[in-house]
This record gives sequence, structure tokens and C-alpha cells, in this order.
Amino acid sequence: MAVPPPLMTIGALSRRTGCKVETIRYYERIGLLPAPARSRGGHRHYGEGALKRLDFVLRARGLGFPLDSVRGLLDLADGEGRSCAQVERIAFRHLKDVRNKLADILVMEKVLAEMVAECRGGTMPACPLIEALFNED
Amino acid sequence: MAVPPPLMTIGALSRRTGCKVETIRYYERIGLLPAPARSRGGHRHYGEGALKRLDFVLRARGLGFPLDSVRGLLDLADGEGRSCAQVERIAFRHLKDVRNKLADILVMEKVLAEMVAECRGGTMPACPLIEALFNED
DNA sequence: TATAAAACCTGCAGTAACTACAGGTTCAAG
DNA sequence: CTTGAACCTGTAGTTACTGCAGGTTTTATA
Repeated sequence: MAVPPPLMTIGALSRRTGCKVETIRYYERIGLLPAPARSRGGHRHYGEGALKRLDFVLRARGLGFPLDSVRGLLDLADGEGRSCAQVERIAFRHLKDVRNKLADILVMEKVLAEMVAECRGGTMPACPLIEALFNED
Repeated sequence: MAVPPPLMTIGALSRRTGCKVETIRYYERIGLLPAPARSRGGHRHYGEGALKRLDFVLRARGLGFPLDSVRGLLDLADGEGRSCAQVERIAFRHLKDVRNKLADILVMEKVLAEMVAECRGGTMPACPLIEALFNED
């Protein structure tokens, strides 16, 4: 007979994943994580499966997937049909968003760096950074 | 005698700045923009000064400054003391944030691009992207 | 001048993805 | 058996808007 799998409290799961307790409860509330077993007193108890699922969520979030996409990914992962094409659609969509944001941020970085550099040498009467923000183009 | 400066409705200001009417009202509510003059009936009327100030806010936002920093920048711009050093502090702080975000997004882009590429060639039984999210490291 | 449509008004609810209480219960150790 | 840490639920706050309902004002046309 197999030894029953060890159960974790929410605090233990939190420590093992690096995900805050409140966030775990939040993910449960919005349906990303299934409701776990409870102790007689009502405390949550998790098995290793829950840890795997939460890790999945955290990795996807780490890649910037919005929660809605994470939900979609999880559904596809759960589903029997191997829908690699659908997974790719979600991921590619997100990749495009990431690339757009990347382009925006690159511009910001360049402009800001220039402004700060100009500010540093400042012997002007007025702050060149403020002026730049005030003057049209 | 000078011709009285032309006044704009909130709609006109919106069209001239590209900022939504609701957002203008929101900026007023949170104290970024001063309360403008009103018509007898209560409609807002703006002068050219309001347009300059809103443009400033929009440029700063376009560079990713959070509203709180925009507020700080505006205060410094309004103040008599030329506090270029304080402006630089705010801007440099933000520049560091931008660079951090940039680094994060670069990583995301790389990893996502690899995953999607692997997915595309997929003749595997299971989706490699899903597997990557499931498997530790 | 009358009317109708467009623009405006206030106040509040909703968005994403958490985070942080408050006020109460349960668990584990000594 | 007591204490303190960890847990519970429910609600409100965060950022920066956006959108709506329900009502008023302005403006253009007839």
C-alpha cells in the first residue's frame, strides 16, 4: 500500500513556491486553482499536484501572460485534445504584445536617458527636462 | 485692449490633446489639473494654459512617469526655486525603473520566442510549451 | 422662438492583479 | 491547557483610467 502523499498547509505551499498566501487564495477565488481539501477546522491542505499547478501559473505569469491567458493555457493543458496550435496562438499573441511593449520601453529609455544626461550638465537657468516636457515637439 | 483669450470646452481640449474627456476630468479630480472656469450652466472652459499643462502631463505619461511623479514634476515646474537637481532625481529614479522593466521584458521576449518557435515545429505528442511551463527549470 | 441633437454634468461601478487589513478561529508545541 | 503562530472570511485599497446612467446645457436648425 502506498504511503499517503504528504499534505501542505497554505503557508508551506507559499514557501515552496514563493507565492504569497493571499495570492494563492486569490487564484483559488478566481478559479485558477481548484479548491483544495480542508482540515476539520477549515484550513486548506494541498498535495503535490497543487504545487505543480501553481508553479505552472507562476511561470506563465513570470513570462507576462495575463491571468486570462494563463487560464486558457491551463484549460488546454487539462484538456485531452493535444491542441498545440491553440497554445501557440495564445503564446504568439502574447509575444506580439511583449514586443510592442518592448518597443515602447526602448523609446522611453532612450528619451529619458537623454533628458537626464542633459539635466546633469545643467547650468541653465531653467531645467531642460521640464522645458522638454513643456515645449511642443 | 487685448482681445480676451479664446476659451475651449472640454471636448475641444480633448480633441486638441488627444486626451479623453473622462481622463481630463479624472486629472482634475485627483488634482493634477486645476479646476477650470465654468460657464453659467456649469460647463468647463479652458484657456491655453490648461492646454500646455495637459500636454505636459501627457508627455510625462508617455514617458511612463507614474502620476505621482508627474505631480512632483509639475510642482517643481510651478515652484519658483529652480530645482533641477530634484527634477533629475525623479527622472533618474524613473529611468532606473524603466531599465529594470526593460531587462525583464527582454528576457520574456527571448524565452517566449524560443517557446513559440519550438511549438511551431511541433510533431511531439505533447505541446512543448505546456511542458516547459510544467517542468521545473 | 421652439425643438432637437450634441455636448456636457455628476457620481458611481468596473478593469488587472494583486495586497492589506480587521476581527475571529484553529493548530501545534510546551 | 495555554499561548502564539498560522489560518479563516470578507472587504477595501492600489494604479490609471474607462464607461455608464440619468439628468442638464448649449447650439444649430426650422
